[in-house]
Amino acid sequence: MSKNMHPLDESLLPWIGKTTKALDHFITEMFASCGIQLTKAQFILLRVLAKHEGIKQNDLASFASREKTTLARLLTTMEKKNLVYRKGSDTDKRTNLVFISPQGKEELDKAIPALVESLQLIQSGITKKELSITLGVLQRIRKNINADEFSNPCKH
Amino acid sequence: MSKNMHPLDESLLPWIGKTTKALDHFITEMFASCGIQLTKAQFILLRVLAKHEGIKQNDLASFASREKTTLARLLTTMEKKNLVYRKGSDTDKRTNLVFISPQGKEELDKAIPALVESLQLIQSGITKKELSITLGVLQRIRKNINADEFSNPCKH
DNA sequence: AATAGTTGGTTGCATATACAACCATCCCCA
DNA sequence: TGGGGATGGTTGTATATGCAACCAACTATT
Repeated sequence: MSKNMHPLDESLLPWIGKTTKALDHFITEMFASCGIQLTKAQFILLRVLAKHEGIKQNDLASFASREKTTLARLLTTMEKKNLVYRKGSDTDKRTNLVFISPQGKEELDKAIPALVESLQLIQSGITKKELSITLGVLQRIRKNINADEFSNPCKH
Repeated sequence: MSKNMHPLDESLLPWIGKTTKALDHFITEMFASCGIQLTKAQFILLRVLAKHEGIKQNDLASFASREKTTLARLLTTMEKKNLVYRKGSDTDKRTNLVFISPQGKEELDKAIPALVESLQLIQSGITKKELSITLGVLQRIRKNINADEFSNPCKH
């Protein structure tokens, strides 16, 4: 290893992205082949929503780690597909409360076990120890990034 | 750990995605604050292109792990920014050969050291052993996925 | 040489994402 | 009570991405 390799190619950077992309693709395909009409983003949102029925859009955005504009448009798409619905709050005319629809629950109830089962394949041949180390590394990276958000490698 | 946690939340799935997103955001911000006019996708493409000048679009797409349509539009954007240019092949009227422009090289030459330096921050507190294990896990996941691309957890 | 199949690339459509700017409403405080 | 700031959401614009369908050009096979 490390013979004439560029430091960037030896780092985790390229591989994290590639793995994410591969996983996204895999999940999308798997859902489709199971007749589950969800994208990955929609699945994530439904999971959050199932635990927080009647949540405000902006809070939902926080829980799902998405910008409010992204979330607003995602909700619009999902509303058209009858996965969720918005309901104006009685006490605050600005606020939309968001609910998962029966059909959304149905898709979610199909998607979760399918994904759990896929975990067997995805993580096969990897020990618990390795998984745990990897998880730690990923979380450490996020912590490093968020801690020093304003560091700047360019000396102007 | 693992007290009443859903298997999905204990798996790597959510964290890989979150880390990728955090890294994307970090890199974009870092580039911007360094006056580097590149997105992450454009940076990746420039790196490939710097090693394969005059490559065909479709081959470039392969190297960069992107669909040819994605690549075509990415190139158009980058051409407008004078980062790359296309040149019709003499021997095959269908083919575009793609080249990095002087300005593209310039941006790349700023971006690479900036990113290398950021690696210090990103990977700080993580041992070589941990990095190596994580890399192995990520690559194993990709292998698992690609190997069994047609497996289907739904028994119809 | 004609046809059929392959390869190279673009366009139409759709999703996901985010920043900036905006409007509407609410809330607090002077 | 009224004005200024905070909060909730949408719209405009942009990037990145991929599938399906398409056209154009090359190649191989008969």
